[in-house]
Amino acid sequence: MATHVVNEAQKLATTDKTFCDLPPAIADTLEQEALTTTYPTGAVLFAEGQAPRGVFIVRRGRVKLSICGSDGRTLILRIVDPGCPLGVAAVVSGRPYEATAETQEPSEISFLRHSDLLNLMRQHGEFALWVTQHISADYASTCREIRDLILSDSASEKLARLLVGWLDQNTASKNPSQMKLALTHEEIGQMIGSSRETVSRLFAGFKKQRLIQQTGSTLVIPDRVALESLITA
Amino acid sequence: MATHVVNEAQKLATTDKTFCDLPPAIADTLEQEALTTTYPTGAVLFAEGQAPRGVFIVRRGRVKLSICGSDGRTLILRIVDPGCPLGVAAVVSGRPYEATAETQEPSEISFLRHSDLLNLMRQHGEFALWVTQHISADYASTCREIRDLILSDSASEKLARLLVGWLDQNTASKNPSQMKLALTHEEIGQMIGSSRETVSRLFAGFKKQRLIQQTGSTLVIPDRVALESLITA
DNA sequence: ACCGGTCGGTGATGGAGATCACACATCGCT
DNA sequence: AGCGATGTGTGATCTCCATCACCGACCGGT
Repeated sequence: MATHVVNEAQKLATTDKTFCDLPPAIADTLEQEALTTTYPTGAVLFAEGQAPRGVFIVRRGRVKLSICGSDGRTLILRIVDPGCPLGVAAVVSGRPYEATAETQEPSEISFLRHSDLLNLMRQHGEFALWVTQHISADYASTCREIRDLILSDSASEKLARLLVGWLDQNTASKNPSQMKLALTHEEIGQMIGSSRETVSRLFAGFKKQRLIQQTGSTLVIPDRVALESLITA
Repeated sequence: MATHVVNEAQKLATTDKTFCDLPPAIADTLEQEALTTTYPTGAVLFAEGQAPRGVFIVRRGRVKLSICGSDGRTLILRIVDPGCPLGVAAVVSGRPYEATAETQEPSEISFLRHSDLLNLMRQHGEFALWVTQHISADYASTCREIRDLILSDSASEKLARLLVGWLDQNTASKNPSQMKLALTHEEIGQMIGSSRETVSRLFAGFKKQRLIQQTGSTLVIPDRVALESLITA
């Protein structure tokens, strides 16, 4: 509910600059070449391992990016917000999509075909740079993911990191220490690479330690510093 | 020793096209703008967290790319071969270098300043595309890394995967099931996210199961399929 | 030959968390 | 109400691997 309001605001904000932070000339071209569609919740834009058809640019909504292990377990790489292109790495490198993209709420998404993307990049260095900046950011965030997930161990540390990270994204809210919990324990587990049960137990522990309070889907973090002290412990 | 020979061959192959797979016009420009230096073994080109100064392009030699966790443990992301640019993501996104780059043998490396890279990319879409292709490949390989390291568990599976991967890179050798082991157990552990002792024990187990044979630093994998059967088990 | 360093093998131990197996709470549906 | 589906809380157990603690091998320097 609350998220819808946010997204409407974002939509309005972006109708101005159309394609986010791109120069108007390129944004217009993009607007002409791209095909914009509205997807319902749970739509799969592309799946890990498929041959790349093109890139998707999130205009409105939220998209979950995940990878799947051989044993069937799932790891959520990140939740993608409007303004971000998806699947660029696959298209540019010609390799299969490296993750699965699935809408988490009704979303408006532009599609740009493989060849159109490459042509645009060749013609407009500025656009190529924009694309590259996004991949670079993705790469950096993936590296952080690796560091956090492999080199920290202790599930509590990872959960604390995740919560603090969410808190930072939450600057828009009136109460900065309060947030809506949009994911299930299962999904949170998939974000920090641990089981549903472990997440449950960790939440219980955090509550006992007064690190978090929870009423319904509302999460309050009274003492951010205390939570941060769990990180790099 | 053997690697030196390989590298000489690669050097010869690249002196032709100079900057690998780039169009000659751009390669020439790059050749003028870039500063090429020879580094000894163990030189640190850049360290994780530093502000980006520019990109490094490996011309000859091998460079180890690693990240370091808060607890001091190290994870080797990959070993970079000639022809690959390093640190691009950091320069393009303006964020700190996301990993540490260290030469593993005497290496010849070109340096291109921050601003020069961006200008070149803006001016030559083709060059920007080349850069983006490399980042994309890095991104894809990092995703695989995540999948393999987090979603497989069982250290033996990871080691088996690593060995099979090395086997694939080894196509140049006369005996395709034979290879030189260039890393210590410690470093192998850092590649698969486990301890030195575990690697030792795994190797012992593999030998007992006749999955590998080892004499000195030469590793023979008599039955590749058997090794692969450990993966996704 | 003597050492100090790095590397590799191997036993013993402990602990974090996966997994299994429940019970309970919602919530939407007919 | 009654019912499945889905999400959550929590105990018991079990497994894998990190860690500690050695020892022996090898190599390069003086």
